[in-house]
Amino acid sequence: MSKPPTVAISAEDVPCCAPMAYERIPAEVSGTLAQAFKALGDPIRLQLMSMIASAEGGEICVCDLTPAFTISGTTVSHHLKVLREAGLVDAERRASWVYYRPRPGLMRQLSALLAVDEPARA
Amino acid sequence: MSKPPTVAISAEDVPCCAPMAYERIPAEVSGTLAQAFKALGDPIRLQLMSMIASAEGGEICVCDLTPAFTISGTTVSHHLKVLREAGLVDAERRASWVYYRPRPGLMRQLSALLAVDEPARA
DNA sequence: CGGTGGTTTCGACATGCGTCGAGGTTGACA
DNA sequence: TGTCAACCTCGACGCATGTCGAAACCACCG
Repeated sequence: MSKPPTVAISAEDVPCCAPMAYERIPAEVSGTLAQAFKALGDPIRLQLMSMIASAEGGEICVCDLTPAFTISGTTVSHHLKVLREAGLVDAERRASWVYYRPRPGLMRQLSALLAVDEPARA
Repeated sequence: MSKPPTVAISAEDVPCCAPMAYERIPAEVSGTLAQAFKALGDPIRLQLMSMIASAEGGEICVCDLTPAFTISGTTVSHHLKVLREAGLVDAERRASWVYYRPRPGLMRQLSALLAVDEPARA
């Protein structure tokens, strides 16, 4: 039991931040970064992530997420777990409800990684 | 047969660009965007993408990509196809060699999508 | 014209992943 | 304490995906 139950990686552990247009991504961190991109690589997870990231008050209840989709609550829970283990969101139980909150650290790193020079518009 | 064979999407067709922290991603475009993220959601593809994006001269030969990995050339070709169909890279054959080039448009959109406010550091 | 090297496609296989139903856990409330 | 609602875990089911070898394709060069 050398690892906590749910939180797999902390966003701050990713030792890579330079835009990939400038610097090649080292093989050692490509796995961790790819896990985050893969977590966003599903239409439902991407919508979940955007609902969490744009939530008023910085957090949103699972009970507000589930009815936005036609899939079962079980599957929503599974997708949220993927986002959680990728380090993109954080969950907290309060009373009977579970609230999800974005983790801006990793999002910023991914955004920086994809950054490109200003278009050399003629 | 309403879709062309190989080129799935053109980056400019993605009608979404506002940061997901501000605006929820519409369900209609989540599939296209998720396809791009999914393409980056593999360690090898992420390294391939970074090698292409950071290539000197703006392009790189497949013959320079393949020896950087231990997997077969067949598999490298497959991964490049995924990046191509996601709209992240472009390929051009010149003489006997094929050169890959990044497509900054979609990369910029993905980066903008993940953009977050400056950290409210105390 | 045939051969050679670079690249992609094809067909096959094992693994991974999205989905669900059933059941478990947690907390609220009477 | 019993019940109920919200959420998660477990186990299972197909489909998608990463991987490879063989073969096809393309461009150059004897």
